[in-house]
Amino acid sequence: MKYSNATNYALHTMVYLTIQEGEKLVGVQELADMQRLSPTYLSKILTKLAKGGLIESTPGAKGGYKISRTKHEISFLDVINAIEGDTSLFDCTLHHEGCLIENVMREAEENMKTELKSKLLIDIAREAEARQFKGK
Amino acid sequence: MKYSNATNYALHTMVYLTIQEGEKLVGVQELADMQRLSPTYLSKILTKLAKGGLIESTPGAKGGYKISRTKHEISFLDVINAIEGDTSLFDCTLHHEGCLIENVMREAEENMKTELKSKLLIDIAREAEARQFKGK
DNA sequence: ACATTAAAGACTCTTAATGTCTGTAATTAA
DNA sequence: TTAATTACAGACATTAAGAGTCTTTAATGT
Repeated sequence: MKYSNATNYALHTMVYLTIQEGEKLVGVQELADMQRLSPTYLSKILTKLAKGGLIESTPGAKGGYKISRTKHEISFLDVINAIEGDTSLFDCTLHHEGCLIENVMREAEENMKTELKSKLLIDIAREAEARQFKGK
Repeated sequence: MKYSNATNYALHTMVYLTIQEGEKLVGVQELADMQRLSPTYLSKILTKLAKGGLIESTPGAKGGYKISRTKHEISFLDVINAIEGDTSLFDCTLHHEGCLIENVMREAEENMKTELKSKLLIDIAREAEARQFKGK
């Protein structure tokens, strides 16, 4: 049970795009180079983010991607859901109603998700920028 | 990203064993029937629980399994760790030091684990027993 | 010795993830 | 209009892990 590499790449991409100035479009090549990935593979992941409404894409010459400005305050959970879907980590194999074990497992999962929902990309982007200035 | 079926079976087995009286040994056949599994497959899972110190096994005629009495207050997290291991759900694919994304993901994961550690099998066993009496 | 139990190991099958490659669609510039 | 550059979609191959079956070995009581 691990987060997929695709989720990993998506999160790094989203933070990078959040840091970009205003309406600047970033092409898949730049995003792929940043993480040493192939552009075609990353492109698949980016398409999911676009379908999830987290980024906006512009095809054609001078095209690229930018963070969605209609979607305010993107959280970590938003990104994870766009890539991995929103299914529960645990479903009782016995399928009995009101399984007490399932209740516990779901409650714990909710705790994690609540934390993920409270953490915004913009917060991380600001912190990353602050770190950059510190290093100089 | 989902908990394995094996974790599911293990949790149900552990609750069932917790409910049992005192030193009673329960054979793999009974445990497998309870969940409509093959005994040989469940046996593999039970071996992991035994290796993790959560249950004690007695081989041979009249053998079987029982909850470990040297391990006090078994939690949900104990069972999960015995079956799935104790590795993190998220490791940064870029391997850079102090990855801010990784920090967030790990923190959220810790929230879930803290909840799982606070929930004891004995608590669920008591509740399951209380439900049984209510139904009669 | 025999029967009953747990444990170990070999094996098969399925599925999802990972990633590559190719072709199509959309846009800009010449 | 054509060519170049971009995003998008689909087909494909590989691999690893999980799920589960089957057989054999080891341990115990009668």
